Amino acid sequence: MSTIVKAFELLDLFTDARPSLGLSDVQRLTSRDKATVHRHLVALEKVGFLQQNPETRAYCLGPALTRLAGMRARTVPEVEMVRAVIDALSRSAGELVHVSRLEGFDLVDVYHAAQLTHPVRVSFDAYGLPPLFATASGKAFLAFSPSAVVDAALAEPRTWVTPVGGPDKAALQSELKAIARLGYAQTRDTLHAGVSSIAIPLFDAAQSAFATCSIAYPTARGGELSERRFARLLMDAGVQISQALGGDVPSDVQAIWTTSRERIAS
Amino acid sequence: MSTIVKAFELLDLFTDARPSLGLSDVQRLTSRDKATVHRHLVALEKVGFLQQNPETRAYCLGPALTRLAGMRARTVPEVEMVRAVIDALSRSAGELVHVSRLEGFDLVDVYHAAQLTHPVRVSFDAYGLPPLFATASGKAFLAFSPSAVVDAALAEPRTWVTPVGGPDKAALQSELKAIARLGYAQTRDTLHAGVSSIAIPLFDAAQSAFATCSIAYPTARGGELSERRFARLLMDAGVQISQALGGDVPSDVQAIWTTSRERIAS
DNA sequence: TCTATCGGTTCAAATAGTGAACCGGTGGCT
DNA sequence: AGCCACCGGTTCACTATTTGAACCGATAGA
Repeated sequence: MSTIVKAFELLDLFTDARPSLGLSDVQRLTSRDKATVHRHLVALEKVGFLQQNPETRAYCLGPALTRLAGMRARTVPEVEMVRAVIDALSRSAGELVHVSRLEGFDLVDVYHAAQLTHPVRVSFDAYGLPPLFATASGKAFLAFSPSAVVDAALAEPRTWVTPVGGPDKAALQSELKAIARLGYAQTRDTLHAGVSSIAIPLFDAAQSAFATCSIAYPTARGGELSERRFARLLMDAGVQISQALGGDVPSDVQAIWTTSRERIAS
Repeated sequence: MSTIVKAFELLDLFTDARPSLGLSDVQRLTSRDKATVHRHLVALEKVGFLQQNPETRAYCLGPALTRLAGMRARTVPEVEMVRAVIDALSRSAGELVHVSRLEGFDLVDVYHAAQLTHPVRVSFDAYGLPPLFATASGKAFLAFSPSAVVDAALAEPRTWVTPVGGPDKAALQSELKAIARLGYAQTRDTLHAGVSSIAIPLFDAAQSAFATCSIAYPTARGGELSERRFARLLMDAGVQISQALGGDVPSDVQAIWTTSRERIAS
């Protein structure tokens, strides 16, 4: 294994549970030689990935990470930020995966990836954005937004011109509550016959929902088992995608996802 | 030189000017062997510090940076974030250096470092916070804040109970304008006889002033030359300190600092 | 077709990484 | 005091990783 990988593995040891570590701590956690660990720690400090408290001699994550993350946020377009992780997700799901971001009252496509593991697949039409309440993504977004946002979306005239006729407000709100409990939203044949979709919200640095990630698939290929799998894949990747975009998932949503995944697994 | 440092240097090549680089680009910029560069790039991608666009094969800064920077922001206390850079600043200035953050209408101490290179030095009294208009830090903060904030600070009754008597609003505002042009604020013997101070604002991720950094020194040790040097040291470190705290300096302020430093140098 | 450049790979040679043993310092226990 | 365990950090012979000249296939322009 390259020394670069070995050194950077040390950075992953610094977590919420243990934000600062001494030489011996790192040595124990990695079960590598102390001299090696020390040289790596010193090198990482030299480049600013770690910093050492001169009194306690403990190390913690350093300023270069913040600096480079800022550079990335400024220079790397959103589409690049999510490409790798969405491609991987699409590959494991074998279906079309979308990342969309809210602009006004529309969820517009940021990036989408289709892995052609199936001959029949859902194709993506970039035009004619549907209203928020008509899609799994829109529902996932609203279910994890403050009520003021939901009210504003409900007040939008477009809410009420869905292709499936006029929904009623009470039904929508109870559906959103169910989604908030479940951790993800789901539609079957609602917008296009034969097309189903499962979606989760994505969160920005202020831990507000600002985008969504969804898997779209032919309803014929759905079924209990596939849908469980898709929901699970999404909730597995939710934190990673949010973080790749510079955000973070609120701990209560993380907890919902964890329990929801366990329920699915059993 | 350790391979860790060599690999890290690659990350610093990705700037606003060139956010994504191909293998050959990196090879040219580093004038290292192509095979070496390639292995480093692959290793950095493996750990998520870089990511490669599968189409163009160009590399850009990766998601692990964002993830780890978030971890740092959550787990490392502010005092740790600035400790290293402020200690260094205090060492080169040979004087007391403060970092303070705005809480309500007070600038409260986040961290301060005194390097005892002089037998006589300014000591820091943590109690009895002075009003914003009475300190170099306060003026530096206000000079780079939106006018609404300045108005609110002016409306505060405490503004008018300075130890040096009642200032007048017009004078204060013209002084703030001068500070905004100069890039830093300065006081001589205003709060305590024999104590002078020079200060700059620090900016958060939204590029708003939210804190300050100041050098305090005995007026006797001031003089044209020392004060120029202190101002220069502060403006040199301003970007670094803001970034260490997770923020960034607006480009217009960076431009002011650059020209101000050049003027001082000449 | 020829040439230059791209990203990426190979393998012997050389350099950098490794780890057991060793320091000096500190804090707790008898 | 004296002892012991653990701390962060260093040394140096040994060895495995890194290195780079040469090479590959693909692509693009002359």
